[in-house]
Amino acid sequence: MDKINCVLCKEKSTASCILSSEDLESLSNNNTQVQFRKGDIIFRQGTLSTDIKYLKEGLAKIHKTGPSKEKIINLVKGPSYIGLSTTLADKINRYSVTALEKCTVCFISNETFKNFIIRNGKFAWEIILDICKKELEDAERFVDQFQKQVPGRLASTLLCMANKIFMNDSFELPLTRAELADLNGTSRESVCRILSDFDNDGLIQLEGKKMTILKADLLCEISEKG
DNA sequence: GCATTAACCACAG
DNA sequence: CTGTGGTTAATGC
Repeated sequence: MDKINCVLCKEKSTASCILSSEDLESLSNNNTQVQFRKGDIIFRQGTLSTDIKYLKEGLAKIHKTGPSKEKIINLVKGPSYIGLSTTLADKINRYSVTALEKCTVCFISNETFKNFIIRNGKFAWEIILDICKKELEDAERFVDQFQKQVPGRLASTLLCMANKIFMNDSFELPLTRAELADLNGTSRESVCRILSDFDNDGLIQLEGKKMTILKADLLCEISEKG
């Protein structure tokens, strides 16, 4: 729990970049930075939601316990706010967020954040944009989940990991097969089978969790055709 | 009918 | 935690 200086922060959100130096000073005074290890829960479904959370660095999963099992809603890579919706719209967290690797999270006092929104239209605008982008992405994934077949969904997540999360065609899978299943709305067994199909067909190279995408174009085709 | 897709179960590393 | 095989149910020629 270091005392932090938001003025010097290099991972500021687009919204925070708009803040005046006095506001950034006030942000520094109402902000606690916490480190999480891989596997640590950053906040948990069903518990009291307190502060605004900003994932400064690291990768985390947003997940929710449904009627029968766990569902991974999405992965978030810092820098990004996490859980704005559940923090602002309810007092009780509707979902959980768990660190998939070492994560640095800023806990910002709700009151401070609210003041920025109310007093600073440009700040508020950036936050709204952020929420809108997320909602759009959610809509896409929602439709895909219902209209694409499992190989298509899996191909999409692999491409997303390569292009948006790791910026590399070669990476370490941040999820177990069971988690990949929970993310894609399928079963662990189907994930195993489809991954080994992709591997056998030379689309990817997979050894344990070491993933290399060999034919991104074909994977892309699969993800689009569904 | 016959093929495909994918879930569920079981069992073995 | 993973990989496979068998089984079963739904859906589409």
